[in-house]
Amino acid sequence: MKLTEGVEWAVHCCVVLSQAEGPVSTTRLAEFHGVSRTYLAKHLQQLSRAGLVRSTPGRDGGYELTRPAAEVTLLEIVQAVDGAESAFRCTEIRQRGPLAASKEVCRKACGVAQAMAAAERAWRTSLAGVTVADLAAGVTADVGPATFDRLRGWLADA
Amino acid sequence: MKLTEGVEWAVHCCVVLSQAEGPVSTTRLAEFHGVSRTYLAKHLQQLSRAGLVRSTPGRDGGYELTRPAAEVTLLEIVQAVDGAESAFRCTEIRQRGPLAASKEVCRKACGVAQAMAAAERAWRTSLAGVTVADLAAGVTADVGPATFDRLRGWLADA
DNA sequence: GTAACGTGGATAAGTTCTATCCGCGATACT
DNA sequence: AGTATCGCGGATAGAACTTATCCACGTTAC
Ligand code: SF4
Ligand code: SF4
Repeated sequence: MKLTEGVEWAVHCCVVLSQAEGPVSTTRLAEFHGVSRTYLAKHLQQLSRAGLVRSTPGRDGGYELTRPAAEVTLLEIVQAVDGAESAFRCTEIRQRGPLAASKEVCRKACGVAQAMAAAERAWRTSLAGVTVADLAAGVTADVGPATFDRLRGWLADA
Repeated sequence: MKLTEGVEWAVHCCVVLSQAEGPVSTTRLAEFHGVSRTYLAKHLQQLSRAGLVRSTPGRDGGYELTRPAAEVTLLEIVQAVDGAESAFRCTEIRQRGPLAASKEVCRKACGVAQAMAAAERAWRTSLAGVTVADLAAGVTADVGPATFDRLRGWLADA
């Protein structure tokens, strides 16, 4: 069970975007986080395709959130970057071997698949309960409101 | 987010072991499920190391559950095979870039890590609520009690 | 016209997953 | 004793995925 590293990058980007006043470019976001510019671009494009951010092409372009930060959930970010497929994928091994179950019986999901799906639902529900606004508030609580002021100042610099 | 295929194999093996009367060998388990014998052995060894199954070496040896099926949870099997590491691993990117946070501040987990950890706890709690006995009962309910009778018969065959 | 920007495709390197093989010690039957 | 069957661990390929880079293209502001 592993999430890709891009998830972390994307979450940080969304928090930064929630504090920015205008569009922020890939270059700037990568510079700010100290990560690969070209690779981060791929993940931002995934956020864009998922409709979480809006992109402005051309000079002075960049990304901005399409919705208020309080309406963007952690779950959406995770699924945009890491995909929405379930962690457990049935390979139907019950249809193999000498005592294989018939295809008729395998019409519906077995108990194992159901239990796994229920666990993943619990995971998603938990992630869906956290918004970018919550995360930003957490940062303010942890390191004080001056942090985002410095961030906005840095973003305003040419 | 993906679980390894070995998880599914291991779960099936545990259910089979819960219905068997004596030790069942790797060869027999692999034969029954129609999967690679040598690779399945690796996963059974993981279950053994985790203490979920006991192994008897030598001829007529094999594996059997160390505990009643009602006391073996799905979570234990998943963690034995797939590891207990959390899906989200912090790479501390907040300590990078021009406005890097100080190490002092990063002593404790940030809001993102906490939210991810909470979601994974929910996932684990859900998995911990399902036992091998539950899964076996599910099979009986789905395909009838005759299935396990045939299984025991097949296992008894030389 | 030029420089900065997002987009998508192609590509390479690194890592993990899947699978196989071998030698070792243990056990049971002959 | 000898042999066949078994679990255990290490070494080792091959496949699949993740991470990262690069380039050609259309768009926008100065
Ligand atoms: S019985 Fe369940 S775990 Fe096994 S192959 Fe079918 S869906 Fe997957
Ligand atoms: S701020 Fe949170 S998500 Fe970012 S590096 Fe630190 S722990 Fe990870």
